[in-house]
Amino acid sequence: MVKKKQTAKDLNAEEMILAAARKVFMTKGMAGARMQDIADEAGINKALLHYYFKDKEKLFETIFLQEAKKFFPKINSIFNSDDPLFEKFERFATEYIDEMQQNPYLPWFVINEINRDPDQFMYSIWGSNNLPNPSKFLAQIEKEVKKGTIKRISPMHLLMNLLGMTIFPFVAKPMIVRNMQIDELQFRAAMEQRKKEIPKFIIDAILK
Amino acid sequence: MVKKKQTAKDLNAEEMILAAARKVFMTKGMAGARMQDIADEAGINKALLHYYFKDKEKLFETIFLQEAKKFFPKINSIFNSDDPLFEKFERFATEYIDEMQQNPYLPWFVINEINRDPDQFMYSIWGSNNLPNPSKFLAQIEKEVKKGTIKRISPMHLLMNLLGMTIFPFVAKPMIVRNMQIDELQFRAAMEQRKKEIPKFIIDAILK
DNA sequence: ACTTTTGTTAACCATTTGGTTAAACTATAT
DNA sequence: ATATAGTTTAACCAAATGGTTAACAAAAGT
Repeated sequence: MVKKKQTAKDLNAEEMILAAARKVFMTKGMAGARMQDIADEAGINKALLHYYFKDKEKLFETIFLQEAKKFFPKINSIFNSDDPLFEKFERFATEYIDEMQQNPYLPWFVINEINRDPDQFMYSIWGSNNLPNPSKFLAQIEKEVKKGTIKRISPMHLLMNLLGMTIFPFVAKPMIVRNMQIDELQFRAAMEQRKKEIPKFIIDAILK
Repeated sequence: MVKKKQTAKDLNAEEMILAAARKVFMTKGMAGARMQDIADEAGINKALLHYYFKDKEKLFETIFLQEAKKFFPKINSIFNSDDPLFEKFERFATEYIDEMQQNPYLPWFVINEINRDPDQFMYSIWGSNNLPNPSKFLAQIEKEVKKGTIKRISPMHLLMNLLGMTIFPFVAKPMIVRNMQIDELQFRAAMEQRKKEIPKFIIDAILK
């Protein structure tokens, strides 16, 4: 009795709402998003939003969780793998740039809303367990330093460098695009290049 | 008759409004800021906001312009100077980190609002002249590459690396602080270290 | 067939929010 | 002292916005 039957033309309304909410929240943020905008975008009545999702807060949380799960767990799977250090640089750059190419607002959105209420989102949404955890990665750097294969560098700074070089261009995309006078296509191409540029740059910087 | 006389306790009301507006806008953004919050923060009546500044949009624009002018023109003065390339890396890191230490929300705020309406803010507020212009810096990199003093690297990627490593930790500060389990003081200390770490990292990466 | 459950809407409601008004207060000039 | 111009406030207003209601439509269960 919970089975769903849809008319041919319109797909599942709940999914259409989610897609619309995602689009609106991701571009305008929680505070800037209007429930009416989401309803319009989904092509349905505003009341239906509240039928499927209690209120704006709940709808937002659903979207945020959905998106944050794309953004963070990937860090763990890369950083905690058994891959050699240098491969991790490349995997991180490649996989994150791929994700952000499909979803350019993602880092802005996630950072933005964490900024709004750091404790709520970092802790209360995920359990404290599946938070991004770079400790194995940091230890691995330490080990390589001690082995003498790479120069002495603080693991934390190296991590910040990797994150910054990979993620920043997407966060600042509107600024960069205007300033460097490049178009959408050139931006995409530049980001593709960075999949190789970033690991190369890092390795050049730290290899003895 | 336009002279101002203030009672001892309260300073110029206009300035108090600006300070309050700055604080509220910088932490909540345009959409999240409430005029009442600003009035409360300034300790004055809401109507006074409209007495000094026509409306929310105008007040916001005043603040944004004020802040953006701290953020951008510095780029030009560094990038267009006659300093040698390696010094520019250090000057950029040092001066920007100093600015952001005093004003940690600045990059988030600026990027955020440019994101909201790229054309309005990047073009219509400044004339097209005093926009950040890294062309001399990019040419300088090109020249060093051709001289053979540094490795072959795309100037654009190098610039993005510098910007990302310098600015990103501040944009993502709430995330970083929670994730690396560091407190405010340790964050500050880490950023101080980065003034040297970043130029060192870059030079290690590109010096032949 | 008809009852019940689920999905959807138009109209409405309450609160929030940006903005206005008119009156009061303060300092200065005459 | 009194008029004047500039400053500040309490009270108010209209629009925007999140959310509710009641009626209706479509499916599913019997």
